[in-house]
Amino acid sequence: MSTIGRTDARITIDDVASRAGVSIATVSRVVNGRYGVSAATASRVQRVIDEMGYESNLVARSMRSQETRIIAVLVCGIEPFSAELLKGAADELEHSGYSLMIFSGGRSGTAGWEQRYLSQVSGTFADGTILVAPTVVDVEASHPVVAVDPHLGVANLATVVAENYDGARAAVEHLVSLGHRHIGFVAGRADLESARRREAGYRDGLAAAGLEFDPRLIAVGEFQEEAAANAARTLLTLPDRPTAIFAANDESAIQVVRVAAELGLSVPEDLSVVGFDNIPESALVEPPITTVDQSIQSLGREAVRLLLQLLRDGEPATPEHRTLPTRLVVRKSTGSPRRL
Amino acid sequence: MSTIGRTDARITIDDVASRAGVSIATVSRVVNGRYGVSAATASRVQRVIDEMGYESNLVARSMRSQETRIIAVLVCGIEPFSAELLKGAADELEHSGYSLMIFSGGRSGTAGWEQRYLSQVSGTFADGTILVAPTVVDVEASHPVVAVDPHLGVANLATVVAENYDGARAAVEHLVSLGHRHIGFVAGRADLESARRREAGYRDGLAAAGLEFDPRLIAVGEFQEEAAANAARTLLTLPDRPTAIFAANDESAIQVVRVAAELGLSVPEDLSVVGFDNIPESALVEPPITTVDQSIQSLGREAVRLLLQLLRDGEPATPEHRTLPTRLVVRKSTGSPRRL
DNA sequence: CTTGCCTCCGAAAACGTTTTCTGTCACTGT
DNA sequence: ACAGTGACAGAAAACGTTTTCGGAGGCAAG
Repeated sequence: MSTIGRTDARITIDDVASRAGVSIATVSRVVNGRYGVSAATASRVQRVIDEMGYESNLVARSMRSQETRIIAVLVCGIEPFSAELLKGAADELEHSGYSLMIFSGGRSGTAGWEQRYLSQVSGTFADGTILVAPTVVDVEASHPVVAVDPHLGVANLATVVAENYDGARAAVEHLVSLGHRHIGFVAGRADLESARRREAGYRDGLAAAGLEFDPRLIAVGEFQEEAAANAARTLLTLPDRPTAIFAANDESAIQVVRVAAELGLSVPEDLSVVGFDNIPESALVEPPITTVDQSIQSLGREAVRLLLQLLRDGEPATPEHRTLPTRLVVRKSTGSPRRL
Repeated sequence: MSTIGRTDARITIDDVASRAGVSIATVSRVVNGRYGVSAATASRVQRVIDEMGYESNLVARSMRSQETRIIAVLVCGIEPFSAELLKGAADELEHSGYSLMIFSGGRSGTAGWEQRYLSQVSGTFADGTILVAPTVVDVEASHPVVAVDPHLGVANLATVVAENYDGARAAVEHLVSLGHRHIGFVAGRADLESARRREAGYRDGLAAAGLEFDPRLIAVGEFQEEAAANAARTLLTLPDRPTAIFAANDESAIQVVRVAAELGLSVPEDLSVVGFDNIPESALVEPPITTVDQSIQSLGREAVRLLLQLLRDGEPATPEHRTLPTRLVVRKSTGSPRRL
């Protein structure tokens, strides 16, 4: 038989103190393992604590100590990217004594929700914040903040980013080495630095291969399903359609493959597709997608590591920017173009 | 140029009060829109608040009001199932004034981590808790708790579950109607009610079709990748291997397909596979998997709805159990057996 | 026996709110 | 002119901790 249930009145330090015949100061010292309590008293108090099942009130403790041991993560919504990131963050936080609090802005949220959350939460309910793919550039907080995949122009904030430029170049070089000369690009959210860097990598990759940049071969997918599908349709219905498409993230790449199928094109025979991110889904779809791995979980872990460091050592005058390597993962969605 | 930065000293209600030349009581009334403040004073105080960028300290507020407006979600790890559930929960919570706090037990956690978290957090840092697929049966908390996909034998706790039995029967009936007579089962975690119900549905589905239950056709996959793969291997290397396998969740079904491919069996020609859950991945893999949809997001939403109701109206004497319907989703992983 | 130190422990302040209680003042009705 | 009323605002208590400060007592050294 299950004994699941509810114990109603919460026991406070006063209850323990009076039952043990000591002052609350002593109880507090026992709870926190402070010195200044004799062994005899300590064990007696401890026994009472165990008997009564006392747990100290974290809110009261936070109020006094001015820290909550909570890390807030602000994400726009729980999609594959942020889910992976959360996983990494949660893993890294496992035995740190900190807990994770997730604020999901929701797509309905007007731009700037981050700032509203932050000014409420910072210095109040969380000791630090991890900001994922923010939609604003002006952020003010009264506690340490780390931005993952930051907004363009963010300068005065610690950041964790992947080597977006190198990754994009590797993707293009891969396509070029397969013989592609006509390579399209589904761009990402124009306001994110990562998207810009990937586009720069695409352009420079073309240039390095001696290929001319054709503005008609670039379409904006916004990192979103619908917009990406439209972008794919635009590119694939061009009179001289590209033989390969590099999509700025995997979700877009998946849409490209889907639209290609709709149009009767098979991948990789008629069209090669490369994505970016290496979200788990990219390996599961058919065909598995060649992509640039940025180890999203590592981003999450690194963000946590950096934030904990800031909490421990204080914030330096100039914020730290960390960059994580990327790596091309070749799967089945790329091959040589049919007609050279 | 970005103006991201840090404002250091946090402004308290005292700062506002002294600057506005009123008492802190008046400031508090203005902040919370209480009556008893003249329009003139109110607007003057409000101006000072805006000027100074004052935000009330949530910890202090919680301490006084005895509520934090935080909902804790205890998950074992962030895998596809819990990610979907979180998504639903976050959506439902969007405009409720509550925030989501996620505690990830981590696989390393010893059994019973839920209880440790709960006794710490309940009545202290969260107003209510959603417990996802708990590993223990004895839970005690000083605030409302809703269990999703509860442990076997949980009686005295509000729960939200899917129609696991009906779903499993539908899956088996689907296979039977395709002509399968030799149907294997990859079972789930033995300690979860959902897993038991699915197994019961499997057995009764067989019986209803007049098929004999063969204990060799059942192998335990534990809802985990590795164990599921082993279970699949066991079943598929039987002398008279089953022509169809029903897996107790999609992650297991994906492993079954993978192992089948390893063994040179093609799905659905040589083997039909049905999963359970309808996680996003199940539609992406090749072939897309026929599965029983339990709308995990709905489970999350329903859990939040139930919890908010408990918070609002108080807890009834006998806890409420809610059941959500399931629905068979036929995709490409099932077909008629090759040889009848 | 006094002085001084050390150990153990309790009183009380502090953290930043919300809310109750009380008081002041102006205004109304007689 | 005076009691009664209502609107407004401040003082203070309360929420449950942690920590500083100081006091009491024991013991060693002078």
